[in-house]
Amino acid sequence: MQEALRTYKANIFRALSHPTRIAILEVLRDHELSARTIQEKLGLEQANLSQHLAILRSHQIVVNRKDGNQVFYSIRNPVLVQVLDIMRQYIQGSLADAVQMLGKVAFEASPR
Amino acid sequence: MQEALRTYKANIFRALSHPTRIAILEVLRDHELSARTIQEKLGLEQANLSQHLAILRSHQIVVNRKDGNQVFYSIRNPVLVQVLDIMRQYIQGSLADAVQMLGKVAFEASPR
DNA sequence: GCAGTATATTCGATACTTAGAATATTCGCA
DNA sequence: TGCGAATATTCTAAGTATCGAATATACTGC
Repeated sequence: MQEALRTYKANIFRALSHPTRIAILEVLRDHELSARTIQEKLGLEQANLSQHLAILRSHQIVVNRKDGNQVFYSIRNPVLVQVLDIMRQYIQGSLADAVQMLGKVAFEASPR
Repeated sequence: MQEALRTYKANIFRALSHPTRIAILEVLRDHELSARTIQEKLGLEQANLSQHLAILRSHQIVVNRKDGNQVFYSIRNPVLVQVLDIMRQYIQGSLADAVQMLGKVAFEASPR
């Protein structure tokens, strides 16, 4: 069973392993949004967004609700937001290390 | 710059998106181990382990130290362990939901 | 019912990932 | 020096992911 659980975990990480999907989760962080709104906010092709949403849906990372013409998406489990937050912290640490190792400032202040 | 950071984040998630690499990080969780020991604990092909370690190294998730004949690996930044812990919590929630939806117990108790 | 908007799916080309086999490198010790 | 153990790298075949274009579906208002 260990192995199955690792695969499950790995698959979630894989679902998170694309910049567009990270961006989607960032805009969904605080509130649901319609697919169209996400598309506009991120400047994506309609089909491409829909494909990425399908991936997030298939892993139940995101959940949707139809309202008439539109489909509203939101993050299913708030713990996921924590995962992203801790990852942000992790990355800040990594960037700090990188900067230190290079001995110079390679990135502008206050990265997000 | 937003975009570059998302890509960076996504790449870390990608580095975590393989069951073998999750397993490696789990055995490294509390202490460093030699490549050989990891290989034995997980029952992997030597080349395969080395490739996965190379991926973890290239993202600086893991750090190594040579000692004579051997190479010892450890997790570079403890925050990464937190990421894995929160992910565990997330997954427990997801499994609980899944079980509830199925209306039956699909996994044994206390998954890890 | 029809036009129009919103969203999802399918398809095909290209690029990336993975495993294992073979090979290379590095180190310690006789 | 040269052998053996530990580890890394390269190569190749098979699988998987990604994009945009085209197409399909679903709903609204007239």
